[in-house]
Amino acid sequence: MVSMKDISAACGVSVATVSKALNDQNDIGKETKRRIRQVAEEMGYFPNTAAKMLKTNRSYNVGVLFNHEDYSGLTHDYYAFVLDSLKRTVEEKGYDITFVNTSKRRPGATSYLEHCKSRGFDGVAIVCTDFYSPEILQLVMSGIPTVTLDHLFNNVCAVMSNNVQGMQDLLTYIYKKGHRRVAYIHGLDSAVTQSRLSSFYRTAGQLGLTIPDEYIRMSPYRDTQGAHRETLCLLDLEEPPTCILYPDDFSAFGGFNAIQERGLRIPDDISIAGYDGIRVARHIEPTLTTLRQDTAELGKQVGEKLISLIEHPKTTLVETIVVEGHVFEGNSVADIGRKE
Amino acid sequence: MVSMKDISAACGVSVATVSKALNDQNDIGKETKRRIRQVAEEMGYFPNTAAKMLKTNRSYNVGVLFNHEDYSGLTHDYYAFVLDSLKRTVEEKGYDITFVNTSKRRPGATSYLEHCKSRGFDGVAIVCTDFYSPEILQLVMSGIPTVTLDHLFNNVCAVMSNNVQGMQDLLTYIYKKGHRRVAYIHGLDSAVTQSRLSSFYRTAGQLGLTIPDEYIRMSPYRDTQGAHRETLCLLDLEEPPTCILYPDDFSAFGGFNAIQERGLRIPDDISIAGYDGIRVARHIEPTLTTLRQDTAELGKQVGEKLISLIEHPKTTLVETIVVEGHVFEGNSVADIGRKE
DNA sequence: TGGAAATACGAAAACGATTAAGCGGCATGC
DNA sequence: GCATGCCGCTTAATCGTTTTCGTATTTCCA
Repeated sequence: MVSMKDISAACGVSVATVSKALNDQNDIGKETKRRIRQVAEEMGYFPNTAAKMLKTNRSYNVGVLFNHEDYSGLTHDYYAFVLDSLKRTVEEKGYDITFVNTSKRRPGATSYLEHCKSRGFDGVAIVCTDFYSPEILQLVMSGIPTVTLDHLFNNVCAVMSNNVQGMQDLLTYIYKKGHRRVAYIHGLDSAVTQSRLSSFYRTAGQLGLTIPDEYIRMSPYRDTQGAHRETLCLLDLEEPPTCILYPDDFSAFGGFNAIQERGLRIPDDISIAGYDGIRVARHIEPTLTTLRQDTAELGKQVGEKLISLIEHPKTTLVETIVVEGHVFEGNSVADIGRKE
Repeated sequence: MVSMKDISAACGVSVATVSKALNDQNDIGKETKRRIRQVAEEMGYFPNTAAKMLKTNRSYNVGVLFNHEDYSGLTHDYYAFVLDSLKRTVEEKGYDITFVNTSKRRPGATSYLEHCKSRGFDGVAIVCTDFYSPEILQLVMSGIPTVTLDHLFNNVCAVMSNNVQGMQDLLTYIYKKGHRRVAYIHGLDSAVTQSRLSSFYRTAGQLGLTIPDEYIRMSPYRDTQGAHRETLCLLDLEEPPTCILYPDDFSAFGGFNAIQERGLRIPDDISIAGYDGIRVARHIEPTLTTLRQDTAELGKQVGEKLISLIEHPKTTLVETIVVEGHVFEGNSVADIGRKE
């Protein structure tokens, strides 16, 4: 690897001069600068990141925390799309992305924080993890620029998909289609689940819907089996709902199957709606009506906020950025044309 | 950040001794080593990766090339699952994963190779990219340990899903279900496509199937529109096939829709099969018969081979590792009980 | 007991960059 | 004529490690 020393030798100047030339400083002669840069180019020079890092304490590298002991982040459409967008965003600004090593089995395993400091990440995006772990708390409290996705900490920047508005829009849409008996199979307890659930209740109240307790059920996210089971329970009620909301699109497929097994048709006999807007939901008939979260925007916001925190720590607001989703109108919710 | 210097001061020894103690060298007293390690622990010491890298030329960091200008890597089920497995594999061995920055718009954009050298990656996994680009060639020729997925270069380690065997198994399975008129909508030209297509023809020959030219059609991978269109063409033939193979599961959904539009039922009226075995295909009815690729194994093999190349460059074989898939029997291929 | 070998540690030079400080030389101002 | 300032460059220190080599002390064996 050709270093600055090689260039300095080739040009007959000191390495300091080479450094300045390549960093485009201006206490250096124009002609000298030009010559040095040209020679550097010819010799195929590129900087040694490690050396630069050591000296400057900047890595132009951001960590991404994607824990998948329990959460299969990378293979989860929502997170994968957010990560994809995040990657594009930071790469365009000259940063690289490294995963924070979450394996506890690796040699010399340490905490997330130590790993981040050891690697010298300029910042870290906490995207998919157990936010209640003490390790995460330690990390966000450490002073390293940090942005979380879909979770709020005190004094930490966060990007959130607007679950309150999302659920409100979705339920309102369904209401406008004439549905009055709406069931909601919600996911396991989490901040996200709570937002959606309370928004569901509040919106229902505003719309004047009464939601019997047995219409509210629970099934883990992305668990088609569970959704299948709960759907059957709902269908077996004396007065079954005319529309079922699922924790996510994936679960909706489980409901889909259960409904088909009973010989019912979607949306003629019963309507369903998902949440997330994963790609495949738009590609199978009946296309799934769902609340499509704006993953591209979410990833972009996380990236931009993080880099802003890194580059302008003083002037960057510690805030929560809310990203709106929108109802994707598929064919899975019937218009049961209720005349008011 | 507490450094070795701090520890050496606290212990009254030299930094050299501290370094040796922490690296578990043995030209050092047992008691001294113990004491130093304890103090290091107490002071919350962790190594500065940049300094270590600079000195040792080892980063314990591998690059992953995931180009998504044209290929939507991260959001592609197949690649996402492989990456997930790769990540687990290398993390357990103490390596981190950094994406090779593929943005051409970033400040001071350079070639993949320069980026890799600059970052000091110990090796790089080339997972999802245009293998015909000169940049990739430059990278694999550079001498940096490299493993490719689903592409063969001379003298470069590769991990391949067995497309030949896979297609053979899938077609044979379909044949055994009694199908004699099988159409294949294949993907755009690539090494993978060619393997599958030639295996399709060869297997058909061995089984004594005659495949009319109009049964072979083309549609880009993961393009439901294209698959939809080509499916309609096939259905409109005078003698339509009894089973259609798609480039991938996603495309199969496009076919699925086209078939439903025509009022036909799967698998009663016509059978379909996908390729890949993405998760959702197992969760909607009719479940899709497909060739499920072993993404967990693929990722693991890429990771293990890469680390082996890094740690034992002399004794690691430059070879192609072939990973078998297997037919997933869904409900989308009818048994049309042909009596032989 | 003497000398060689083994042991335990330290000094110092790297690795490749950045950057503050310094230093001639020349032009400028009074 | 002399202080001053600027320009263009060099010197040298530094970031936190690793590693070679040297040396002092201890151990061992004849």
